[in-house]
Amino acid sequence: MIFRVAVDAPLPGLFDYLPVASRTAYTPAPGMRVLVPLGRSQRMGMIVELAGRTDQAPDRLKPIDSLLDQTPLLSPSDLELILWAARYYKHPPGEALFSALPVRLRRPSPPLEDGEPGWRLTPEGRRGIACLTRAPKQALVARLLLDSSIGLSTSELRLRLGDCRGALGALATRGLAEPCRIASATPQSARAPFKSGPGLNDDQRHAVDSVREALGGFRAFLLDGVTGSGKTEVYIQLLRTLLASGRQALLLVPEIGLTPQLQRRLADRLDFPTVALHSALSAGDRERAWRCAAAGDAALVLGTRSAVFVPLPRLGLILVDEEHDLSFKQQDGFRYSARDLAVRRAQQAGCPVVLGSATPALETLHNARMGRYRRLELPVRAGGALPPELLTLDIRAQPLRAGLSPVLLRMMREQLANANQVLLFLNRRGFAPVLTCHLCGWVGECPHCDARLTLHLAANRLWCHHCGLIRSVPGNCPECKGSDLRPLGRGTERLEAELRQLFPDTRLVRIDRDSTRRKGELERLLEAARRGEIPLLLGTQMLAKGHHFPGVTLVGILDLDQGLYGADFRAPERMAQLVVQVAGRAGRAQRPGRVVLQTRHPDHPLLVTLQQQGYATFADAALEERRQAGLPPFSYQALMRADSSEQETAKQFLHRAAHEANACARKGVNILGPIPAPMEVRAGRYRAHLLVQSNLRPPLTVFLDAWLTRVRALRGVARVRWSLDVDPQEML
DNA sequence: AGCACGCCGACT
DNA sequence: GTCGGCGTGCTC
Repeated sequence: MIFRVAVDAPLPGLFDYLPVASRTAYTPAPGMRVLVPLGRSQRMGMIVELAGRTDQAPDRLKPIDSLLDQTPLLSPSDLELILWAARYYKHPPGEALFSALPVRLRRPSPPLEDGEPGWRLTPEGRRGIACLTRAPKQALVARLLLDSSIGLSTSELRLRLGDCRGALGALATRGLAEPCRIASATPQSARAPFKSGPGLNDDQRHAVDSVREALGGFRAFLLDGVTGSGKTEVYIQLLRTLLASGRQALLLVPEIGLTPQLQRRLADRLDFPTVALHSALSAGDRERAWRCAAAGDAALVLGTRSAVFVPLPRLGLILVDEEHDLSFKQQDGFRYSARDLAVRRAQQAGCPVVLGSATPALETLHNARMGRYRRLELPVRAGGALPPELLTLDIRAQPLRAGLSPVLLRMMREQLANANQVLLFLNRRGFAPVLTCHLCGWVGECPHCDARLTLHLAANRLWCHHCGLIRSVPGNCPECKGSDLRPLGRGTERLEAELRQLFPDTRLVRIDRDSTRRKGELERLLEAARRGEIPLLLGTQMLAKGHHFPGVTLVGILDLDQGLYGADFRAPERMAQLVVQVAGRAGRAQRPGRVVLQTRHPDHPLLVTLQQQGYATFADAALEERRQAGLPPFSYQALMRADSSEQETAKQFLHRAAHEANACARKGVNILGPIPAPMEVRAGRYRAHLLVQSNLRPPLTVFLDAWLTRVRALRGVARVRWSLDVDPQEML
């Protein structure tokens, strides 16, 4: 008997092993982890299949060292999905498998203890905490512990009292308290009284019915619903039907930031055990949630990208919310698209998958047009709210104050005077993107990147946003010693300062990565904004995601043009998605929002289309451009990236790779490059790209396998790091 | 990835 | 004469 093992190493194939030499209590089977000898060391591996024979010389085979699991962690269909993805994205199978496991299971950790870490009082502690009069914090902790017979978990203690590790340590030293395990609350149905939702409108009803009819077999749907049209309500109705039948569902969301509110909303409406699965969980919590799903105890898994691989033995429905979002594409290591894999998984599991968005990706719209996905539309906002009005504002030759044209300023004053809220977007944080010397023209540049240093005035630092370099702000020009250093351009920090001058009596809040660094700060600010307490809001993209501000009647997008002529052919698509998503944040029934787009290219055809006819028509036009240019989704791409600490090495490597590519190229496969990456030097590494494009998928896949074999065999490629990105989303 | 082998330059 | 640099090859 031979075991085919995927080893956790960057090796392209599987390895064959003999059975464990000594007797084992459990029978090794696919999906179980093992320790295997590899060369002179030992590695983690996972049994993928049993085989009767091997292609290796029999004397080369070594036995498995030890078996780490008593039962398979992954079922045959889980293995199949991950290995399929590994082949599709050209990633080593072992690394793919282990990156799909919760982090604790990637190494031979001791089995998870039941419950979570916590503290309880010792019998002595229960008798005498009166002696703690001179230690108020300890007394506080002890009193809280006295109230609970089994003790309290560390997380609970932190929640109630803040950081009390010091006090706990002191209590432990006195023998009054001791660490223990607290049985964790198993996922349970909402105990809150069951809330009923709003009634469905005809479109929602139609969407729900269409997917319901498809339950029990594979079918892909695009739920194309404008912001505020009640996509979540459709999800909830579908989940109620599906979960009531005893099956499990997977709901994928782009970011952890949005899970808590969605989780609360689902808990209010669904009487089924739900677990969340995302990177903000501790390793232990993650494994617990994962096992809970795999055991079939969780009916619903709400998770980010990596949750697409979580084992679900009774999977009956997959939902992907905000399917256009880039976060679904893993950008390093195993570069998979969770959205695309969700469709593949649904196909394999024989269940429906619903991709929801107000601004579907062009790829998804194309799939819908080709009949691969069925399109369900929710064209109207729930509650009769009017769609926001888009307005482009030509700012050429306009006198700008704080980057705001007179018209926009006037509109802002109007809305603020009427006690409405105004929201401004500037997708650039910091005070100014450049610091320059007015005398000699010196500009502050990053020594490790092809980039300017951003001035952060509050921190009095120059930052490189690409490699994290932090410099203090020089008092004089480093070149000419002149004392007239001036910030050039505008970031959110500067805009905030300028707005405070322009609107001295208006409360305003800035929301970006810098102003929300403190944990919970973002939630706090967003909640205050949502309640309408702050008339003037400004921020970066961060403001655009998932939050609705009903009191906002005017949205200004200040730097739209970046998106129109970006180097990336997807720039206009991203621009349009941002505009529409932002527009969706504003207004309610009585007070529709207006969205002002400041631009120096008011005649840009795609912008005009978006403004006058909306996202769907824009998407048609953009797709037509893609078709004519032979770009995705009308062709298929793979991007080879290489970087090196020396100037020419990465490019030279890609030249050789291109040579190999030409040697095994097939009809219809084009090799473009190598060309320097958009930012050639980043964090001290010289970067270059080689793009492979094909009009058909099958020849590309066949080509990539042959090509990679040759590239791996290239000699003299030391100091070069390279990777291949199948279906790249960003050319960075 | 890790690890060993092996072939060239600078030390005791 | 040996130590150790990293280019090369291999891992069932």
